[in-house]
Amino acid sequence: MQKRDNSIVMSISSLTEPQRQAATHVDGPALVLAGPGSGKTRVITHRVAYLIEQGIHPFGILAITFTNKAAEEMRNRLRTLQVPRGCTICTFHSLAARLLREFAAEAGLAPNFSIFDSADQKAAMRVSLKACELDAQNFSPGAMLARISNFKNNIETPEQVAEQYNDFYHKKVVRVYAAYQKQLHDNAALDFDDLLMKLALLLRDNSELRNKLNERYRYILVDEYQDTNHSQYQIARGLALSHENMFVTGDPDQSIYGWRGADIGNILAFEEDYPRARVIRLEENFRSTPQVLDVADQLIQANQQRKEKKLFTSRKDGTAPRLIESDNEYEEAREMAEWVKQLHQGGMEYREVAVFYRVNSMSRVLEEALRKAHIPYQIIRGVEFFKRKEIKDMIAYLRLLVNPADQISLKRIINQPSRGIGNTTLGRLFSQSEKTGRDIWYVLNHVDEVGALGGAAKTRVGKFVETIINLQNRLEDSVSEVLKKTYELSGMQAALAGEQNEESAANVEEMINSASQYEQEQENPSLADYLQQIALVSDADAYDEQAGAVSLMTLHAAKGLEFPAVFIVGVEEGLIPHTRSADSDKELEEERRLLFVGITRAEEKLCLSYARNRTVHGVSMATIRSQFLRNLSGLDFQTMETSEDSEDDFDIEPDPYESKGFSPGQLVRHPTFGLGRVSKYVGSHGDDRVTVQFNSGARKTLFLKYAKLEKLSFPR
DNA sequence: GGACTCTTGGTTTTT
DNA sequence: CCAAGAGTCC
Repeated sequence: MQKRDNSIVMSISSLTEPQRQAATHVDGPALVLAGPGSGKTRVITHRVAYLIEQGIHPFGILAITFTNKAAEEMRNRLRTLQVPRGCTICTFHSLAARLLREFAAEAGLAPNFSIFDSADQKAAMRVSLKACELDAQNFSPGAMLARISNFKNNIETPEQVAEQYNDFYHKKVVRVYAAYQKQLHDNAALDFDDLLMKLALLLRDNSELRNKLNERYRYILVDEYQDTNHSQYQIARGLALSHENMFVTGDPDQSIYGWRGADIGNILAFEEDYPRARVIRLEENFRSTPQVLDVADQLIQANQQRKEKKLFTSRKDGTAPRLIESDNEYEEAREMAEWVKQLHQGGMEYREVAVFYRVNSMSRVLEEALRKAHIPYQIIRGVEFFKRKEIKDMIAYLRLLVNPADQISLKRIINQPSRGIGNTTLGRLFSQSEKTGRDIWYVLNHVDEVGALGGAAKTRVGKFVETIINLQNRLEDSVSEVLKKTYELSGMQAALAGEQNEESAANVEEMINSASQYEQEQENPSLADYLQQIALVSDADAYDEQAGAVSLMTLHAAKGLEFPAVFIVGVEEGLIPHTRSADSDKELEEERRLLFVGITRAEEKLCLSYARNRTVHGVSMATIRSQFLRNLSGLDFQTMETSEDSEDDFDIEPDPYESKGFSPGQLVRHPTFGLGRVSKYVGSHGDDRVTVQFNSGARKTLFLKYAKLEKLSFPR
């Protein structure tokens, strides 16, 4: 034990002064404003170790991380420091799921609730829209869910929303919101937002329970505090209400989740919320070369809505970051592979290189190029595996075993594999449920009472129910054992026996293997807990630093990671910043922060890249380089080949910065029709149309929304 | 009930 | 271009 104490003390003495201050802060609230690469993770780990060394019981410590991966990493680090186990380290969502199961009665929930993923949410929304007699054509399930998600993130119930708005649209939204919540309730299910909202409400309304949890978690740490939404803020606040031992770390410049309700105001107002708060700044960067840091700093300086912060490093000089221009995305991918190859020949390991992109769909071309160049790579997309049909089917069976009220899962697999229970039968079962007020599971168990059903159908349904009950009786077995039996008895195994289903079968096998790994690692493994864990996986969870491979991921997934070499593709208008974020300065600044996050992942080598043309929906379109590149000077601009588009009789420079309106006389370029002048402009609320007289003689009326019209101007 | 074809539209980003 | 959902036909 003495050895342990020494190692922690020694380890802490190796920290810089501000790091040490943060790590050894014990009582009361603290805000650590930690710039990129400032050793924040080290600080958090050391603080946990220090608290325990000071005699705090590990059970009293709760550390909330942004991803499961980050939690796992922290656990590993603590183990390395030989810190006694027992503290809770998890994400907000896992914490909420856990506490809501533990206090299900208080929360008015079934303890075996299902967690709905986005596909389940969509299915539930379709049912809800139908129940409200609204057409899914006019009220898109996706848009509805997004709207409702916003309300939930702000802890606003349908009743509260109804009080705020009185217009036609919101009246409909409120109805759908209420119907959707009823749908979730009937399924004994929660969606991602519910997990947070329900816990926040519970902490707000149940003071007895709140006190109990305040007592349990004496010390609370929240990482990436800049990306907490209102629910998460309220959960943290509620948990720390009595002791205020709230230690948060974050960087306003790295807030990139505003679109899902994250409120940068939470971190900016921390000192007001916790007046006793101690503020510690970690501004020294230990990760990147001065050149990389300079680019990052120049970029982020362009944001207006930020607190001034000085980034500095004592690291020695490295190489200048590069900017590569390619003709199209295929050439860009080749350039990327070439760059990786050269680094590798220079002695860099493949696992030290990462490629970031804005949207997942961009990975395919990059993969191809890497495969062609025989460069090993891994795609960081943890949720992908669980989206495969056969895996989703398995999950639906398992969820049904745990939670028979889960109709969405039931509908998914009652005829999967095919057992002759089609839409007609299903419809009759559900209308029986509606007619009698009995839940669907009861109806299934009493098919004889369903008059509308034929004898053959009754037998088939009866056999299905028998299978499910048979499996339910095995729930005491190990998780992997239940999975195996489910695979077998459901008929899925037989259905996937053929050669053409080899891959699907292998996926299920892999799932079963991962389940046995799960039960070895877990202290109290259970099917419900296993399902919860896989429902809450994130893309970042798939990152394996041991794999000797180049990592490909979205800029969002890159958060919290670092690599010696980073390549960012598609630094173009429409991607970075994304078209959907062009509406407001607020969104634009978040896009800039996103690029900032990407750049600051790089330790030594950084390369930004854009292509002059890119295929969108199968059509190659001319692009404009990102306006953010304007914020950067001193980049070594490497042009691969000059464009052959000689239609430029004069030197034309695309000007995306004042592209709000296309007034008559405006010079434009269209990817297929070429150069032209706007002769007429008709604005009609999002469906703006322009009539363009093209140089080719053609005269076209185009929807601004769809036509990739490029606004041109003469050089000043 | 199930397989097949046609239509539509386009999710940034993720728990 | 491609995936998902709706519609159609056996």
